[in-house]
Amino acid sequence: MSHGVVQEMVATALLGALNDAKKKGRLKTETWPALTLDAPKRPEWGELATTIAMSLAPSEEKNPHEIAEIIAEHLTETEQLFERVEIVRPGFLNLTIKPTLWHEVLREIDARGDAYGKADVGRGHRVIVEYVSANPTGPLHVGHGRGAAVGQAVARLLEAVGYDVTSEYYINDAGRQMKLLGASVYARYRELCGQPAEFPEEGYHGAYIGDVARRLKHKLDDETGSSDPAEIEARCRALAYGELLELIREDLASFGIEFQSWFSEESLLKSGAVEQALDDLQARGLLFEQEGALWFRSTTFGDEKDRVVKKQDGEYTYLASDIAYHRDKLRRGYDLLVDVWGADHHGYIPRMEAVMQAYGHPKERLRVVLVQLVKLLRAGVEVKMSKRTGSFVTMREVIDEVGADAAKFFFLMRDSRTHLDFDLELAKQRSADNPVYYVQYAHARIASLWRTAASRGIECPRPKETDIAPLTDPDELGLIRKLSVYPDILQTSASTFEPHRVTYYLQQLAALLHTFYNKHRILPPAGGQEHDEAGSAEELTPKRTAARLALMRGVQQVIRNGLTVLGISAPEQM
RNA sequence: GCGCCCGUAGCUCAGUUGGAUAGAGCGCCGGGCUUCGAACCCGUAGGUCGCAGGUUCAAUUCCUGCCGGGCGCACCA
Repeated sequence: MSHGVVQEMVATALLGALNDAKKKGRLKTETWPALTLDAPKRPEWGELATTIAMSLAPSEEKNPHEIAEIIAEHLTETEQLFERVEIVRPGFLNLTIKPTLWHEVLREIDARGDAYGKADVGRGHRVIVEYVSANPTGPLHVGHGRGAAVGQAVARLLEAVGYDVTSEYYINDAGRQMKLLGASVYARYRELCGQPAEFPEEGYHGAYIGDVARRLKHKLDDETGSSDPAEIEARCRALAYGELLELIREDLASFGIEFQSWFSEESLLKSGAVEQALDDLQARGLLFEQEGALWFRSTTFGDEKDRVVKKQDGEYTYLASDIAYHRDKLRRGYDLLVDVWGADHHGYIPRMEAVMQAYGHPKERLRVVLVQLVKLLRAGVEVKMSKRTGSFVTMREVIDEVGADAAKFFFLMRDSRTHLDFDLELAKQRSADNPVYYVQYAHARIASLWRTAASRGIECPRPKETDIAPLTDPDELGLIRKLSVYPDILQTSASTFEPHRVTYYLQQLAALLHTFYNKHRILPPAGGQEHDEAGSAEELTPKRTAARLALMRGVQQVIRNGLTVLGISAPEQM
């Protein structure tokens, strides 16, 4: 399914031809298969191609070539739409479009502006995208950075195609991790006070723990409060939690990411939501007791084994609060729940899908986007990280070193399910090797065109006020064709939850722009001297300049729209 | 052992949900700025798409089985 203006007009014409042919008894298929229009790989195959004749072959009981001929015969609007209609080998229908029709793309971009490419397939359905959701037990690291970039991009993509999107951070502020955090800070605190301290076995070793302890000591020194160890440890935990959550917020903010909602796990426990969620499952006959523990019968819905929700010691498992959390999201009325997880959690998918079904929803209502690990390199050499010793590279360090735009672009360059090599040296290079600058440069280059034009008193009218008929050069039409496909890219990217498609597209578009820019002149040379030299120097009339400026406006708009959806800035100059 | 993900140029990866002679960047080699931004462009080389079957008019794409790598299989989170 295509969504460009031109593609839609062509699809309509083709559909008309099919129906017309059927009316005349030349075709007999009951319902037409999906009509796809692709950009062929080779220029001699036209500009748009459809394989419809081939997919009709079985139901028509004819050979595809013959079917293609029938379709072509019934294509009544040939004169207005097509330069050429060709049938090739098995049954490809290769179409070459009239340049004037392609010009509609520029008018469409101009008319829609920042909204060009957006759609309404979501029809206002509500979706909640939950991402990052790191424990507030330390600063965010690179892996979280990738999750953040992917989550934000997915949220924006869904928004762009018409969903009503809420982004949420789930704070794991209950349970063992928090206790360990408190105990770790407490141990450091005692050390500072010169008291014997036992550092918890699996405690947090990062230097930030000591920092929190130091600040707590300052605070406590000014007070004459209780010296009860349990109380002090509790304060350690509370202070550490507060500071670390704030740190996470700040880090995300400087990465250009803000959540509409922060949801606390502990609030679920305190409000009794966890109990209610389990009661609800109990009422549905999906809980049972065994060996002193309470189990969720997730195998009913295809999970490979049943899962404990309440342990022998009476504590809830992590799954219990996750059940309550997802139930809460459903009760808040979201039609679609998107969870962005580290790929190492993929084993959780079946049990969460079971939760969906347990509450009477199709499992498709939950969509998990997996994000693989980032392998950090510096000039080709791996930067080793170890969580145990606390020697990992933080997201903050990466942003400070390479910048938020570059970091995001790299995080979004590859399918999120695959391992990512992230070379810090490459990411901060301001060179051709760096794809971020490559794309941004294309945008800035066009911006500088406006500045130059203004300084020379050349007008840059809107495409709708411009005669863009002079755009007939293959390079010009190639650029427009690329622009025409952006709505499709956006929609496929959104429906597959794969932002890297947009990143990749932008690189291709930028490449076409740079090639064009290098090969063709847009503004007349400065000083207005007669244009030069031998050969095929094309004549640069004011009309042509105006038409090309209109084209440039379209390219710039689409680059900006694409970067925006990825959460990356589109600079006017660099 | 079971499950999920990945295997495409020397390296890092795309591949439009099954289409035509499989693409890009990096790297190597060689070219291009007195004119709109050279953070750019142009050219050459590089492939049994992990292997073997199957479905199909058509398979890198779907199915099965192997091989190789990663991850997961807790009354941890």
